[in-house]
Amino acid sequence: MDKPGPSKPKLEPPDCLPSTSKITDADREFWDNLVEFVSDEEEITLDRLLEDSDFSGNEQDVEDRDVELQLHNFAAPEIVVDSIEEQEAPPETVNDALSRLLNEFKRAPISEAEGPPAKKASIGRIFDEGNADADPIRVPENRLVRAKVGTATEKAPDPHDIAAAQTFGGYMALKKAKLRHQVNGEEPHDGLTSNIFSGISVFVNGYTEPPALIIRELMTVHGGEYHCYYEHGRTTYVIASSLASVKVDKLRQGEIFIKPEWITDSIARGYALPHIDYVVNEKDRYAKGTLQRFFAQSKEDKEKPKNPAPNRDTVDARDPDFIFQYYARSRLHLISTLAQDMKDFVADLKSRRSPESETIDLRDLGRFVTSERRPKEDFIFHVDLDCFFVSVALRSRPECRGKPVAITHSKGVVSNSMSEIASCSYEARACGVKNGMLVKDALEQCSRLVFLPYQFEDYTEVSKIIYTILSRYTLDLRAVSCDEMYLNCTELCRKFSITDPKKLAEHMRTEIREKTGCPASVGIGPTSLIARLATRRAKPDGVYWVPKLNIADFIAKEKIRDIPGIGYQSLDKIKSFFGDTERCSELQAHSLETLEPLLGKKVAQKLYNQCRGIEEDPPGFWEIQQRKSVSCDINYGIRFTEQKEAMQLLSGIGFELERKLNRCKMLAGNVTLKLLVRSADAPVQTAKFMGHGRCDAHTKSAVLPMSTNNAKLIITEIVKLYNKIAPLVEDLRGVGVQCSKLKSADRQAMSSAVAEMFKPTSQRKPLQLAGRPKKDEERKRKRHFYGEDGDEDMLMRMEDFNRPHKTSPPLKNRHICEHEGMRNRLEPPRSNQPLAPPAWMPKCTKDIAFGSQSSLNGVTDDEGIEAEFEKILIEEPTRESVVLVARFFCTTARLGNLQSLTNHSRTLLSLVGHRRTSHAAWFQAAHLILNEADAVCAEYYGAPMMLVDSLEHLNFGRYD
DNA sequence: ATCCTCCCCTAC
DNA sequence: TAAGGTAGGGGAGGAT
Ligand SMILES: Nc1ccn([C@H]2C[C@H](O)[C@@H](COP(=O)(O)OP(=O)(O)OP(=O)(O)O)O2)c(=O)n1
Ligand SMILES: [Mg+2]
Repeated sequence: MDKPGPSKPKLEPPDCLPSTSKITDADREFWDNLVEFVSDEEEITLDRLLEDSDFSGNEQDVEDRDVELQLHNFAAPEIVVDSIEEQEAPPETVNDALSRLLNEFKRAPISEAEGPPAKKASIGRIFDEGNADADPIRVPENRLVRAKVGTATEKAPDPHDIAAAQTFGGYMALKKAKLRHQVNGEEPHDGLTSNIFSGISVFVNGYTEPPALIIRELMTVHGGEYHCYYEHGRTTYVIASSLASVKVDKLRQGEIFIKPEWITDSIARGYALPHIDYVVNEKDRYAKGTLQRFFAQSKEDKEKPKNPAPNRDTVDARDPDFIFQYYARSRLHLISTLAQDMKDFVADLKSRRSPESETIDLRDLGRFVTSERRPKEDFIFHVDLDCFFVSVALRSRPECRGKPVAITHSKGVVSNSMSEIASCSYEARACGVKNGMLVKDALEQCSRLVFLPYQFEDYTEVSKIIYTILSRYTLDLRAVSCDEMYLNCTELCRKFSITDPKKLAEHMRTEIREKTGCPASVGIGPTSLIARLATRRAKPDGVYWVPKLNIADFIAKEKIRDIPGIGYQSLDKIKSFFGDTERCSELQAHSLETLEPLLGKKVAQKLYNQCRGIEEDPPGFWEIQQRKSVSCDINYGIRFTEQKEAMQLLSGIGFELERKLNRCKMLAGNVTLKLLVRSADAPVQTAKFMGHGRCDAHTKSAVLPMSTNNAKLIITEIVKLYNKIAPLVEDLRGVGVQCSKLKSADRQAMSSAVAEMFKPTSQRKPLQLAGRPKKDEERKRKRHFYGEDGDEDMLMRMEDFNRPHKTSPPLKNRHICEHEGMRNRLEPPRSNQPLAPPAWMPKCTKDIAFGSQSSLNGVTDDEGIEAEFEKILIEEPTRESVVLVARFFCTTARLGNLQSLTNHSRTLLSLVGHRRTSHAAWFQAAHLILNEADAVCAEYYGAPMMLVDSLEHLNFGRYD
């Protein structure tokens, strides 16, 4: 077991946690509808809103319906199912326009370097700490007792709400009813042992253990239903022990096959478990656990027939499954993804909705004020859901309210679990339990701790709802995370003459509570710093306002550790230098000069201001922020024995990055690879199952040959970096890749940046590959997971991911790119083409095998290559020499040396342009070759580079 | 000076 | 068993 390095705890006792999820089409639809429904509430501004948002109430087309069905199955059993059903009744106008726009907003100028300088000789070290132990700060303490502006008290008996309730679309009304129902809980009916399967129905497929008879009994007795036949859209799950008679990929969309253990385990646990870990799939033939399955499988990977074809050095077994399986269970991935999605959502609204069109009517909150004598004071709101994950869980488990509860993967059976707690209730916090703690540590603090499972889909839904709700108050909104945001309500309050911002906060809280069933707390202050600190006092379920005048008193009592930006390490430095220091007041005694060497210039200056409460929000705080990087990290479950497996992972990461880059319409100019490698003295067996343990971090970065969003290009680059670091595969514990120096990919039709270097000289659309075939069942299913709204190309790619990967040779059949319009005066008129192909014509483009490096007759330097060209071109072309030159260009293209490719193309065309420098037949051969190379570009980078065309203006041509 | 690479830290 | 992601701010020290 690797114990926390006895050395200084380098690692912050993790605070962090993620989960999964992406916004799928289905989700977007849902969201769109939601926005619409919410808008319905305010009739006054509905029209405006519709206009602003381009809500046109389109007809839902067939595909939309499909998508909706998916949501049906994807989303949380109870709530969403109901809401969707309800949704189908009303006019349910779905607008793909918004959907599409939702994606578009994400592009914008970018970039500019960001990394700071200098390399260190040493490598970073990742310590494998216990977990939360070290962080004593975030203790919830008795904040419970803190003053709060009572929630229930000044409710909002406004006629406003009542009216709203009346006019509200069926969706929300239904949801509310449902929530109430859940919150109140249901008593089991007569004859029922429990109702844990309420609303769930199963159909048993084939022989199972326990047998169908028993399953029927179990389901019935526990409040569920047993279906003798599978009813599409009605039966929740199909229970099956094996796949003997089931072809997994033949499953109709929405059918979920799970193992019978799900029933027995759920009964044992006392509630319906998430089905994810019980899904029956292909791999169940091999092993048991999911991760083990992956590894077992990769070891004996025979199912991916290596197609040793042409491009040998591309990894062909890119099993996306590992990454997806992992993401599907990673809370940290989920919250990261959600945070990004929320930012995107807000950015989209800001970019399309005019600022002066507020969408909510708060006149009832305001006052008739005779004179505006109140000093101008800003009202920054910080809204944060109380123990988010727990609150979601408690909606359907009212019996757990008031108990110490924690959300974790651990089923709580063992007392030494290394599983992390994502979120814990305030009762648990009272015992010293903290978010991010290990279960085993938490149990030491609180032995009666109750463990509940994750509900990823519900977090996603609640998150969207709160953003939808609050964005109607104001668009001066800054998304922080899935459950947290800042709102600048200064204008809003002025507009409605609201003098007591707490009233507004209560209004928000009430709306959130009603529509999500989750309590939110609000901190208010003149700056985001104060608002945020105020939230801690507001929690749980309260409001706390720090007027400008009270800042000094307020901040003095705040803990240093609670200052945003000051974490475990910084506090440690402060404490070790000043002695025990806890409150801001103590810190105020120290000069900026003392702080600086300790924390660095920026942090010191900031903290200096913060601990005095005088730190202002940075300019641009309320503006749309440009993304600066896109990354993908996997530091869990990595245990390889062969290099090939590492390559597979790099490949999977490459494709994931491509997906993400496409999603935000960005191109990367730089990639950074970070490997976690077991520290020399760390045990091979980690404390946490499949965890990374104590590691050294190795980082290397590279400038891409050109900005790209292309997986293959990224992969070739990170493979190179990997080989530079060259870790022992057995010791590899984590892999992360970050793309930086981002640029907008806004070259409309262009799915890749290939064309960025060239202003296309013709208006012909260069991209042939982007728009491809149509979707089939399988693809729709995928869409669910990859959530690439309408990005067909992406979906295709992800499918490729699954296949054995045909190593589709770029050159295959491509034979002289017949792009119409590719001809120009450079190309000999067709009529002049010899009837029979010239002798030098390679029989088949396959003959042009790829080389592993771009060399010509062994020469690799530019001058040398030019010299080779001259020698070769002066002779009459032969099949051999043509293949030789073609191989050089195609390899260069494939390796991504695109700049070099362009230069050499130029040289080639220049040489074949004159009798003096080349044999006449090379003119045609050269164009053939460049078209071939262009095909490679198209294949690899999504668009041809127009190697011939782009040089057109140079006026090359054979005039002799 | 300013940029770049390889870090470290923080936050959810 | 367990699912330790991801983005941004910032700094040291070498390269330019
Ligand atoms: N180490 C962490 C911290 C947070 N989260 C997830 C679960 C939390 O519910 C959610 C929101 O984080 P918060 O910091 O807002 O914490 P909570 O909402 O749980 O509690 P509160 O905001 O009331 O302090 O993020 C996580 O998975 N792991
Ligand atoms: Mg919270």
